[in-house]
Amino acid sequence: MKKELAKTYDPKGMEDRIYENWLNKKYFHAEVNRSKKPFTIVMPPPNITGQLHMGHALDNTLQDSIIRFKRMQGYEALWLPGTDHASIATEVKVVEQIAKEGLTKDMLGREAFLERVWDWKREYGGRITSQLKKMGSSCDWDRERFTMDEGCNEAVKEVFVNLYNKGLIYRGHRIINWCPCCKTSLSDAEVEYEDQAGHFWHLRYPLSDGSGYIEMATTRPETMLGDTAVAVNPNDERYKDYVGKKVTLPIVHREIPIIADEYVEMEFGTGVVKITPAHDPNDFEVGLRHELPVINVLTEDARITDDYPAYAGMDRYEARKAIVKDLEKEGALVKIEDYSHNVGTCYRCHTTIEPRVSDQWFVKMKPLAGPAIDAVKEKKTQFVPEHFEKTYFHWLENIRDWCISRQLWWGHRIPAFYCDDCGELVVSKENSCKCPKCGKEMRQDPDTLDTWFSSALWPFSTLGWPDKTEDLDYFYPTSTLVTGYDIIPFWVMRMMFSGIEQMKEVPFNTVLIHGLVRDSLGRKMSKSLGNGIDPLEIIDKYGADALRLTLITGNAPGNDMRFYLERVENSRNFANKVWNASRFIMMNMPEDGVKEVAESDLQPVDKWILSKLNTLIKDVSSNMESYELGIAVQKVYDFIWDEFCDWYIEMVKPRLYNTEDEKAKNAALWTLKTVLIDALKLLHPFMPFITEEIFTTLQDEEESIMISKWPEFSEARVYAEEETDIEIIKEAVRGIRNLRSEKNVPPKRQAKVYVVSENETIRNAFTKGKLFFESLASASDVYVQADKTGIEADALSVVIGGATLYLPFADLVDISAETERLEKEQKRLQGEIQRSNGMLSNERFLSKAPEAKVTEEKEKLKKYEDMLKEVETLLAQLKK
RNA sequence: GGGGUCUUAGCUCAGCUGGGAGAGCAUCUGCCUUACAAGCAGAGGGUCACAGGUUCGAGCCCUGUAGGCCCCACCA
Repeated sequence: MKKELAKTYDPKGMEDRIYENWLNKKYFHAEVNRSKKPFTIVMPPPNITGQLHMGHALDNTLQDSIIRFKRMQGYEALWLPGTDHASIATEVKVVEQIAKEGLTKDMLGREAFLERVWDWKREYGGRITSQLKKMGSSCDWDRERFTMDEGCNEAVKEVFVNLYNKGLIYRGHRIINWCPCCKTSLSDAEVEYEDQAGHFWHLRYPLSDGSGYIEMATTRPETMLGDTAVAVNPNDERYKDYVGKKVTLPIVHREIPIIADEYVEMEFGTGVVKITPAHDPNDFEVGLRHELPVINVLTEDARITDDYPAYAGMDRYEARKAIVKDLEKEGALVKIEDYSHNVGTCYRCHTTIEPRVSDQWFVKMKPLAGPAIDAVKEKKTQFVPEHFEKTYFHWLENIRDWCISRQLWWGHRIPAFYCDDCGELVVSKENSCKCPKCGKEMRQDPDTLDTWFSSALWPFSTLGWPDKTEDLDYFYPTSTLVTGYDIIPFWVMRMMFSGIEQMKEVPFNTVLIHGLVRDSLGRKMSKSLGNGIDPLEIIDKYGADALRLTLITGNAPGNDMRFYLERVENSRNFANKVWNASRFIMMNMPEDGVKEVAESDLQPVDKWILSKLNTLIKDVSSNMESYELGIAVQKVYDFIWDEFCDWYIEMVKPRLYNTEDEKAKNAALWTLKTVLIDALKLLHPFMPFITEEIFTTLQDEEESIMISKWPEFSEARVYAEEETDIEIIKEAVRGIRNLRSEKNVPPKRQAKVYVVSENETIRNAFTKGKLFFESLASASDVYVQADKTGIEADALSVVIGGATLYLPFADLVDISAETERLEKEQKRLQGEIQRSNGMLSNERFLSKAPEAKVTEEKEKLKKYEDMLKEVETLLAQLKK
């Protein structure tokens, strides 16, 4: 039974129906299969708090296109999906939610609060994955994971204990980045720096011996409460005599020493720095060197502590005003300058970071970074584009220890236990622990781990590690990681050293980096700007295929792109084109289908398009292999629209409408169907839905395109001669259309066309292609001959390589216009000949350029010389 | 301060290992030709930022200059 496509392309409904079917058929599922090679992608797990945005859409389209390509190529293709618990983001969401009920975390208590978070996760955590399904993502949903599921939990504990036992995780009392809003520590990577307008307060502290003052500047006057020294550079002649003396801190009237430290830049400001070890990372270091006391003046939400009753409870900015006022009163304020400086902010809430001294857990990075650097240097893992390895190296080479503890409840609890009696510390995978020294029940560390600690294990924790599973053995290391360049320091780097440390093997062979999707003005899409475009709305209006095509087209790895509605429209138009071409082919299919053809049944045009397709298959496959998806899709697009639709289909129409030659018609139909099927396959990774719909309709079988075989290049389908011949005919058609357009010949007005060529091969090509040439050139009749016998003297002429075409339009001939046209052509050809001659008379070109290049140039020269001769003959006749 | 990256048609961008500059959109001219007006046929439009260098040959490789963007960095 012949099936048909709907009259108009309408992705709505179709896409969901097809996706359902794929799910039911389990096409996305991958299993260990030793007879096939594995190809694995682990999805960067989106946050459970997330909503699908264009970044996800791009990231997942790339992954899906790659995995579909590999699946069709015959790999056991696994795309493993999952979500991330996103500790800070999720905790903030739930805190907001309970706040509406008038509750706080502390009121609920840890247990009850976590219950609420799990409730939230159950309700909203799946939202993002259902949105990914709308994109057509062919993930193995049977394997969907969550960074806080049981398996990931095990992996996290295992790694923590391993690293601790090796001395690579330690607990330290250090200065860390603290977000006073989220009330937790942050890693260095989680701090974003931004330029802020501020002030420079010039202060002077009186020398305790009453001999004068020492002046310095600060951007944070309120921290002076915690000053424990004033520092100058040891080489600074100006202050040589001051070192060792004491100053009396204004307001608090504490005596602090003047010390000398290399850290102080002589040239900057007054060359004097106040040292506040508790509230500045550099000062903290200076403090360590000089054994200075650390005086903390701020609470965890950045308010002044009760130790300073005058300011207690004020937040840091309020306190700043009050303290500046009091400094002024004491005569300690010299002046205030405007000053712009870099301020660290929390990457989640953008509150200004407050450096804070506290007990935290750290990962010692140096020993882990080395092997991770080497692995990329040795190309065990390759970045695409390659230059992103520099970003990667830069981070790893300058890395500091990673602060992994967070003062949050939602996350992996740190597997460390303390004995409150004897102070013993035990790190263990067990859920509870008795003190090995005094036998008491130990108290587990209340903190949780940085979210990225569990994401770092994603490539192997999702495959069953720490158990030695078959999956792990087969699918690890994974093949390709697809992610944005902004995630390199957070995630890529950490997966690298974690994989190497735990698995003794890199987690992935290739890292494909993509850029950001920006709005049409080039701005980052963001909630605050309100310039985000919702992928779901685009899908609703244009279909997922159009969205996907838009995201792949015209984009190179690592580059940002701008998102325009016009581009989506163009993608949708292309889908429409494919749809209609397919519909046309099906409309012409006989009830009993197409019969197989012998090669001898094929006409030159058939061989031409088959040969073009063959080349396309080769090119696209190779572009896909090297992650040039934008180039691959452009080639498929051009082939389908230009070669196949605009040329081939038009060329075979006369054969299809001519019912007399059944054999010729069948050959055309066979070719149409064959080329369409392969073209659909090449397009399928990018536009899965429409290709599936057409394929299954065309095939009259239940089989799906997504598990069909990727086309392969075939030597048997290289038809060089037919390609050359048809290109000449195309040139002739273009020449005639050009002429007609230039002369404003009405489309309805047909004319005889004479093709004159001394070359028999060319004459044969035209004779064989007469039927379609006639229709494409709007000719009433075509005469192919070796000379000008019988051609009207006043015919218009077109010179192409190897032939001259004559169109008798007596009434349109205007001798001077005609002369002008031919002279223009003459000039163009003379230019070409000059260029060609220049090259060919260059001795060094002849001796150094590849032979093929020289031959090619010689052939071109010959062709242009012939054409010029012909044009000049025509000109001579005109002038007579 | 260090590093990266970009500068190609009016706009947004491709251009894979160096071998006669491309697409989409926009503009102009014809066409409702029974697959498609979400279309067809044609046209115009580029000293590939600038200056050197390597090469038979450079949009592509090297050096420098200018401008834009991004990342990193403890000048208080």
